Amino acid sequence: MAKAITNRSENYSQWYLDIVKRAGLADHSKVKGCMVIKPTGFAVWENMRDQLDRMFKETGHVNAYFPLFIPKSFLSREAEHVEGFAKECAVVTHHRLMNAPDGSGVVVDPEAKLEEELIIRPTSETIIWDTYKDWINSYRDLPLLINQWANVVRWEMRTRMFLRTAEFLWQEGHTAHATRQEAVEETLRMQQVYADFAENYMAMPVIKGIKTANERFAGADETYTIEALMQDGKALQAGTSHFLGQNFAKAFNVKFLSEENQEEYVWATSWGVSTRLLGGLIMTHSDDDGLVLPPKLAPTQVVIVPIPKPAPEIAEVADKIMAALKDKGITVKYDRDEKKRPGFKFAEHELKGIPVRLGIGKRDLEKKQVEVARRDTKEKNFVPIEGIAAYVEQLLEDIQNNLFNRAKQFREDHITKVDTFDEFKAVLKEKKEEHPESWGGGFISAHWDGTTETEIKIKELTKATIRCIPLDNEAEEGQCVLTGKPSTQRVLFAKAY
RNA sequence: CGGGGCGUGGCGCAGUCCGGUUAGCGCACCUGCUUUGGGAGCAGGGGGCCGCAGGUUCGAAUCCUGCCGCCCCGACCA
Repeated sequence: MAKAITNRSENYSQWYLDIVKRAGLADHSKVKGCMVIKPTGFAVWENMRDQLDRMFKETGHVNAYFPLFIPKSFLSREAEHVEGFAKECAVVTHHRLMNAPDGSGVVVDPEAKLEEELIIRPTSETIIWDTYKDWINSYRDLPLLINQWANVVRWEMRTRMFLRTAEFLWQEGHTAHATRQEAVEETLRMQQVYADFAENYMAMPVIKGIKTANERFAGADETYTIEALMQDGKALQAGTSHFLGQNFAKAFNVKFLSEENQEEYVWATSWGVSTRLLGGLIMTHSDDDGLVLPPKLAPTQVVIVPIPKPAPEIAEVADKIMAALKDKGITVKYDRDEKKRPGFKFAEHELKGIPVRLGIGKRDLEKKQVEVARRDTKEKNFVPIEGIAAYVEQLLEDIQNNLFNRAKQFREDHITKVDTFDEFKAVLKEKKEEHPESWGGGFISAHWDGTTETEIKIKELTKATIRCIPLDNEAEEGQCVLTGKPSTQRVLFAKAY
């Protein structure tokens, strides 16, 4: 059978699409810019969601649900916010269809025009703050720590599976606090939660940083971000946490009485990650043979392949191994397909990213062993059946760590310090054998004079943007790569998704 | 919104330039036999309003007009 997947070096974006399709994660839908998330893809998302949900609850948050529809007038309450989203909003104008007079099907009933048009939420700050106004009266109502799991719609001109679709799934946390400091702490706390999740579960190393004014969320005073580097040298904004100041409190008149009996505006945060993370997961670990999933998020962690095909004596051993694995909380499947040959199954399970494969044949039964293959390195070993569960448990941990370390090494290797604009451009022009067409250049660490004007100029000249000002940045005197003006620290530039 | 590409069994495509029997190929699917430690072989079989609507013609997947949809690249954005 032909190779299922385009090589990364041939066409990176086709490689990505091939993986999404062939690993059964998602399909293009008939609706432009939208996708169908298939059971396998959704199972990964569910694992991510469940883990994040647990982490949110551990940090004191509760879930709620707010409406999909937002009255148009709400959106215009916060000036910066409208500015940011107006261009990509879907609008509901009517509430009824009717049969077309000429019998050609259904048409919008012109009689059913809405008095006030409704916006399909691109994000929920406005409807939530309009609600919080009624919920918050006293300092005793604070902090209010709410998250919602929802779908949102942003009418994008150009879409890519998971990375940017017109409709996507996400969570959005919206919190209200009595003091500025508390809100800032919350913003940073959630950025840290995202970073922990990305690194410990997705095995995707991230850089924690602050966005520049130009890249900031519309309506925020400060946007904190986690930035990851994909295999093609382009950066991915993987999660954001916003300190909203009192902007929405003022726009929606949300005040509380303090302990001192003073009326004050509340301080706000919002933070979110989306199904975009799945795109990041794919592009961080996968290879030319298909998807590679970190064990902690893989819906199926271990697959057992009987060789050459299912047989009672193999099933008997497989049953025992499965029971032992399940005891350790490891998810395992036995491939009982009679029709497919082992070679086909090997390729198929690799394509789908299952972290560990156990092969069991008659020769193995005689030797009381199984063949253990790990997806991340493709290494194979024969391991005694006695104690196999403990071995696999350790192996899954090793794979998880290896994926993280490998990705982290890659990122470290692709952060380039430059001090002149020529060097800056040279890094972006570099070609790489593995990515002859599409190498993004990785992160570039450079001095910047702190102005939006310069930032935009650099973007025009190179297509690279400031991804963030790293939180752990060291102060360093220098000169802006473009203007030569004085600068106190380096920032990270990159071409981004 | 610009530039490019594509719509033909479930999937991937050929055929379209130059109209002409019954629309073909690979994969997948069904049946049987032989196979089986890295994507099996042979034989037989089922499955199509050729994106939609008009037009030209004795005859249209093929030519003409209009429309629709999707993908890729760019501007915008998470």
